[in-house]
Amino acid sequence: MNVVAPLDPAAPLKALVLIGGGMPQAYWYGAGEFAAEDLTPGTVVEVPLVNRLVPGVVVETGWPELTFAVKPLARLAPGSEGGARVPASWIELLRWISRYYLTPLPLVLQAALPKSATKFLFHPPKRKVKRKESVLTAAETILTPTPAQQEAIDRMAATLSPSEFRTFLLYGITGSGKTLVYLHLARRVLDAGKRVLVLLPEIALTPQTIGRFEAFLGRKVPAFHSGLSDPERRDLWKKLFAGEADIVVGARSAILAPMENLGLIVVDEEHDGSYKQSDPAPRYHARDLALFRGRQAGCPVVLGSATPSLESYQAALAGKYDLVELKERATAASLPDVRIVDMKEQIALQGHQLLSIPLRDAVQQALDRGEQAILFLNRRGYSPRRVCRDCGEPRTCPYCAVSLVYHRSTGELLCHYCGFTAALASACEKCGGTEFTDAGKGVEKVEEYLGTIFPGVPVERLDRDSTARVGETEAILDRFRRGETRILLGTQMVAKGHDFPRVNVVGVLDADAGLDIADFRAGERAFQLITQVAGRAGRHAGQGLVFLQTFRPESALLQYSLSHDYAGFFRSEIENRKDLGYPPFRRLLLCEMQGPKEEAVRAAMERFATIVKSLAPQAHAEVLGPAYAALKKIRNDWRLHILVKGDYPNQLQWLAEQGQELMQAEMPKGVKLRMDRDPVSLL
DNA sequence: CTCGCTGGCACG
DNA sequence: GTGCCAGCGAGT
Repeated sequence: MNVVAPLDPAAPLKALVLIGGGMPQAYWYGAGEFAAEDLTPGTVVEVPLVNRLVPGVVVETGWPELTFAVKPLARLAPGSEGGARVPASWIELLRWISRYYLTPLPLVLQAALPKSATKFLFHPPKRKVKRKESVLTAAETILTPTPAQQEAIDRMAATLSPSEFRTFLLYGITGSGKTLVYLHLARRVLDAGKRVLVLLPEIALTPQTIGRFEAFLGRKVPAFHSGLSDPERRDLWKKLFAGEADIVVGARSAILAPMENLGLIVVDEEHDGSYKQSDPAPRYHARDLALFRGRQAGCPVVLGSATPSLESYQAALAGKYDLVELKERATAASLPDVRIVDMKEQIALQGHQLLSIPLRDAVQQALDRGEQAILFLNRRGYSPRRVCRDCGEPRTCPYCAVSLVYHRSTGELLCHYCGFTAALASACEKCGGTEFTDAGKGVEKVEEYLGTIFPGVPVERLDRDSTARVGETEAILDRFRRGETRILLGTQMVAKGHDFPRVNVVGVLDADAGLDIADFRAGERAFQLITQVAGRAGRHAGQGLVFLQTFRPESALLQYSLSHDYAGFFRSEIENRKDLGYPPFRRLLLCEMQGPKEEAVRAAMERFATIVKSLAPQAHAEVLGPAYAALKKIRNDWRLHILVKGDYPNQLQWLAEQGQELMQAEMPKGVKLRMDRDPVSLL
């Protein structure tokens, strides 16, 4: 901002105004006849832009001495004279996101607001005082907490009135009933006249959780996610700006909802990487924003997980968060018996590595007992690679540096990054060969195999491909819940949060998946995923039994999974992070150059790296790279990275802003700079 | 040489 | 977003 030191102590009042549409930044206007108290962050105004009047929202006022002339703003927006305004705390949130995540404010606004809500922002409805309670089937569900749940509720409820900012890490094993704890806390907050925000990692889980909230509270609870229809969304935003919604349940972007008077924020499955938006900007982390909002509103924030992120657990051990534990399953069921299957032996026995004999037998026994089974393989398609028999070259995407995946359901080779498809019969690009071998296994191949060993048994596949149609995810889950499907086979979609009473046997078909990924979080993610899937087993009647198929039976990570030893896993992984200077010990800033011309991208990245390295000592930061990204070309864009590690958020921010500014003049055409603070993945 | 289209940039 | 100017190709 071109703000210089005020020369004139009596400089006229000015207002920084955020304008709708595609403006790249906020603009300063003179206050005209308005006094400072009539013009505060959140006031809705109309301002002259070139030759017309456009609506805008004041985000800051002050008496800055500027290097350019300002026009006076025209007037309060028509209709807002009655005092209708945008919540100032919401403006503060958006501005913090803009600064922290290095994103122009209008882009943050765009992320926070669906297009159809713009008119409520600039023409907010007059605030109504009345609040009507639409009473649902007042099903006063009997949801009595267990003693352990009650203790957790009581501990956290102590900060509800008077409301106090405090972060709780609710560390509860799978099946310990964390949702019930949320329900009871939420009801107390609502009864006290305050508002509640609940975040869930997946849209797929919202209907189920919302159902539980509605049944418990006996009224409708609005969902907040990208799957809403236009009228639903318009209605919700209208309510939000009018301050009429007192509870919202939703996925990542729900943390951007304009809600005042918050009394509780819940982030369920707080470890889940989908809380981090990676593209487009702003690349925010909803869990971290939840803490900002909790501090801002002075209310407790509850982070729940059976496998907390290393960041959160470390903060709890350090006393920054209050650790609340649920160590028992709510149903008196015990944790599943986890067994490791050495696939080297299985290959010798069976000649393939799809389903091991112990797992196959356990599934058969489960079916004989009238139960169901879940099989987990985090790989879409039939085979992840198709290799030329003449030259051994895998078929690759012409636009991305990755193998094409053979999808038998469509009969095509598909790129999972750009959507490119090639005909199955097309020849090898390298040698023209037409004979191929399918290498590796995907869920489609396992599905086919299940058909041969369990003939006549209804199997369904749950992955991105089988759920392309809207509502299909719910339909597949419903059929499984009703028992129409006996075996559910899927990617990580089967791992999350579901509660199926008749599942005791769970198979992790490739427990090694993800371990070799060149990412400091790979181990953490693998452990979390295995624990979450394993947690689907034996939640009600019967003993759960989980098989981990692996080629590295001695792996420490699997040993921790075997003994349900989160603490042990944490201790070993945290040492690693400390030695290598990764979070939670140091903060990360990932900078990426991308563009279609490899040489231009390399040159730009090298120049940028030089700039950043020259700034690094002043910011007490360390720069790694430049290097090609693990996925060095995606959608025809070459990608190079540097990774900046620092100890102080403000200094990292300074470095990022300075680096960006110094680089601006030297950016070659067709090359883009992308910066990601606190990246969740370095790929 | 002029008209008119288009792409890039600025708008306070 | 819209308006404005520069740059360029086609037409007279």
